[in-house]
Amino acid sequence: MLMRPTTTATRTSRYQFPRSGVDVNTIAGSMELMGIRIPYARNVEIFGEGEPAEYLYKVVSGTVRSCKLLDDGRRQVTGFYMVGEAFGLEPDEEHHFSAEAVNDTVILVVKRSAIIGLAARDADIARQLWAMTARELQRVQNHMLVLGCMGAKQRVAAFLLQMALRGSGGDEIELPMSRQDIADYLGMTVETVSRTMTQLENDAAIGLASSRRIVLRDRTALTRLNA
Amino acid sequence: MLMRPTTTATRTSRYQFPRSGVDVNTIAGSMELMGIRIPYARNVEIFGEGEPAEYLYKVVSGTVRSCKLLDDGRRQVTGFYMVGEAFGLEPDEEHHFSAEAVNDTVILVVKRSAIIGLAARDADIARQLWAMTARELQRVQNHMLVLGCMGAKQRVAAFLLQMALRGSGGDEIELPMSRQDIADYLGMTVETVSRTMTQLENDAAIGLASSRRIVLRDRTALTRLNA
DNA sequence: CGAATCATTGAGGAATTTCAAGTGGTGTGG
DNA sequence: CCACACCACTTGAAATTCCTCAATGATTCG
Repeated sequence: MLMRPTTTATRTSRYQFPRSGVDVNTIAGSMELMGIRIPYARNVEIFGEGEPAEYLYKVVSGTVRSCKLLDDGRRQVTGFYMVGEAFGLEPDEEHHFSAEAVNDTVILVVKRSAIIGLAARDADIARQLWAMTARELQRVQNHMLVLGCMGAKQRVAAFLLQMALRGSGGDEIELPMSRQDIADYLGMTVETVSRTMTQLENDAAIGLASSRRIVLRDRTALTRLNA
Repeated sequence: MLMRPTTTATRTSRYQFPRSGVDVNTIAGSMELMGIRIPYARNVEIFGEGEPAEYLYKVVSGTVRSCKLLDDGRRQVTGFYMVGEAFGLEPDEEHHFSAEAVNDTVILVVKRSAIIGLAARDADIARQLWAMTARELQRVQNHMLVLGCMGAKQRVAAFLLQMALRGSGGDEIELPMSRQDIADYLGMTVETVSRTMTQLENDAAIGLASSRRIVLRDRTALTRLNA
């Protein structure tokens, strides 16, 4: 499973937007009170690997990918973050992966120190931070199973099922990311992703309305692949 | 990168051993005070996926592997835990992977509720728990890079370098795990692991004193592979 | 010492990558 | 509004890597 390097993301400065507050019981809620909204254009880097981790981020609209890069340019997308999901939280002072806007995106940004400060006084907040990281760990561990054990068809099927869950939940999926993003997430090449998609379509497991609009026609078949 | 199923672990009952206390400032330290030592024989399951997570574990001697299983028997080893390392801590009440003794092992076991109780009162303990999980997350994210981007030679090289770091630090490595364990960790077959090892030996990058005793002869070459 | 497990090696085949070309859509400037 | 340029996606054919199956060696353990 080797593949060609992927070109990297642009880097720009940050805007500042008005806030709008709600809900205070959870971190996710209290974030609204403390954070500011910042728009990022497609493919712009939100933070880079090795940079100081000063903020916690939450997707307001759009989609974000987190990546790790190999020196020769090969890329592993470690995850996608969709509306409502948080990312970039670190207990130590440094980011261990980079984050980029998959498409035009608005991110809610909160000072890390504020969160940490809360956690120092409120054991429940502390626990939520921990739980957040733990959920992320689970997600990534599950993905190891995909990367370590599955063939191309299984990988794509698993990916589509996962995306369906995170989207409306129905059988129509609108993919925000490119084939290259998917490929780098699944540890394969664009070409193989593409071929596998058409193959699934021929199997009548999915329908391809357009390259980014996918319909799950036979969930059972898709699920069975993962067996 | 598909492969044959791997046979699973035995399951036995648990012993109880006398304790010996030390050091109270860190969790790792205070664990000694609260925990009991339990020996596990080679290939015995310490806990299973889906079981209630009642304890936190720390390796006193021996080595542990954590795994996830696919229904058809394929296995992904998600990590190895060596002397001094902790595992099995979960913020929620359930284990999301299983753990097995790679060889005869002694594990220090501490009640989860005790730890959580401490954390509720001491923000610093809470933070250590979080940091523990976060370090694990980092480790796993790095491994995604291996599984997603690297070829066989790179994977094995990366693995050996990592093992050298965790061992004495010198150039001699004593591998506690089988080729099958390594294969399932690296997402390849035993045969390919074996072949790759001999290939690295022919490249004069490593020496194979025995199948489990490996000498790093050319660290530069091994590192360069990862470039 | 023999049985069993673990590790290595070989040969052939399957899956995926690579390289190359072609298609389709989208935005921009004329 | 069209033409062109650009980018994302698809498809084909050849090459490669890794897996599978099978046999042989080595090591461990009773």
